[in-house]
Amino acid sequence: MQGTPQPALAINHISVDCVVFCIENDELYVLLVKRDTNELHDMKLPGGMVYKEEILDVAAQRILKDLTGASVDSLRQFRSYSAKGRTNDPRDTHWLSHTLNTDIDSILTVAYFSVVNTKRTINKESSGIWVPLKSIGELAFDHNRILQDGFNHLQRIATVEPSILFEFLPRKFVISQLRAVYSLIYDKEFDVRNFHKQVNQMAWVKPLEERQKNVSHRAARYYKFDKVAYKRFFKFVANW
Amino acid sequence: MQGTPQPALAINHISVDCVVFCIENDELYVLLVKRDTNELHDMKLPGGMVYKEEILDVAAQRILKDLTGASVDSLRQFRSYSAKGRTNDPRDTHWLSHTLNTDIDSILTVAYFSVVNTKRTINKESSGIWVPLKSIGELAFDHNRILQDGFNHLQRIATVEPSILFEFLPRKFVISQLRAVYSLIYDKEFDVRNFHKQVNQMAWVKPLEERQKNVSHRAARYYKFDKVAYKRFFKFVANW
DNA sequence: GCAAAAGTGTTGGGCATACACCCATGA
DNA sequence: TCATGGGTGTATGCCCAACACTTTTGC
Repeated sequence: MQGTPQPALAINHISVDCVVFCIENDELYVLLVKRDTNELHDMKLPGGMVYKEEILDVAAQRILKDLTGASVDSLRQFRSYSAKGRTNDPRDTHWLSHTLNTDIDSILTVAYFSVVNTKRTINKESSGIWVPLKSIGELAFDHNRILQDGFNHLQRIATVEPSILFEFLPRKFVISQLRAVYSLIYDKEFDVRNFHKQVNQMAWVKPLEERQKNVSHRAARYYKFDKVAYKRFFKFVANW
Repeated sequence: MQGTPQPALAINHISVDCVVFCIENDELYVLLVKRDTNELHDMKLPGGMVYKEEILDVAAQRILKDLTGASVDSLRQFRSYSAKGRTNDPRDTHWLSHTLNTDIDSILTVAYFSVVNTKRTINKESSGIWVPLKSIGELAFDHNRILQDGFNHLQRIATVEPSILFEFLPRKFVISQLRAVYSLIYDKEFDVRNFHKQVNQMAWVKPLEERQKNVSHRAARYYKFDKVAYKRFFKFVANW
């Protein structure tokens, strides 16, 4: 900038990787895709290259849709990873150049995360597959690290903006479902009676008249999340 | 990927912008730089282009150092911004192409934030200038937005990892300084007596024997932040 | 002695925790 | 009638909030 000779500027391809969570049957799942080779680690986060002139958020939507069939609103980026040291594994580089038909010099990856309320958001014919977080093994590239960062991010967001927890649930849900979400994200058990009291005090969780049908036990009441009330009433207060 | 003709991939220059905070005399400051033209808005966040092969974190350090003289460890990225719609202002584009001597097609910006404990970290001869957050006007590009995001991020991080609040303070500090930090970041007043009690219960804030000297009032005791104790004792517990 | 900031204790109310039994339903 | 999960109340203790005066020091 002072007229002195400048080093060359970085010129990068941009990619996005998506960490998508879902809870079903008391289990926290992450959306992965199978890679189309048969080598050692064959799972990765859904992700791909951003096109020229493409908005990042749009690219994330498109890539997720293409790979898994999932249409997800509320994809939020949580951090970026520069390429250095990310693609040392020769299998990865081979796969990349094969897939992209071009020599990669460097890639900057922006990681997104999202929460969906049913595993059925994905297309069964796609390469997308839901894997329980607990049983995820070694992933391609640095995707284990990205996944870990994404989960930490989810936990932090949940503490400051608990509305995100309701994205795991359908519009109508019962309290035991909500309790399961809390248990999995905060990794702790909640007392049933106290949890009911808590929920009653959340002005943004509104009881419906409707109840479960055809269940072989007392039918539970449905509740819904009230976004307007949430915005009006929720104030995060940490006690220090 | 299926052999169908692909759209061109994004090829971007990468830039970083830094949001650096400092507290002095009960005032929260942000580090800005003056732009070297005399047009309407002449302040921006310190930032610049990343060089080829350069690690992002290193680039952020370098750029901050070059522009303001500040050597800051613990620069953390908090989100990225894709270029679309960021440089519509003709004065900005003119300035960019003038400064870079190249045609810009698009830039992806990664934003970093940091906290320093004294305004003296910057070089007075540099273009860096500390401006009270409250009195910051219109900035170049989308820097007002980035700044806002950065401050929100700081607040969120502070609630889940309060250790960051101690980065505003020198190694030895008195409780009224700590209280000022809490007040500014949480934007609320803390009762003096209750605050003392709180601090006494933080195992990671250790009293020293040393006291203030040459103050025209009762000399306050110095305290220090104990990182090891913090890691051992601090557990974030939200109450829901 | 006065101005300026440091430091200190108690009380009341509210909120989190712990805990066990009856209810409704389908099979 | 049994198995399954839904739903409810109370008592205790802890923590948070509110509140005012004395101490130390420099000038």
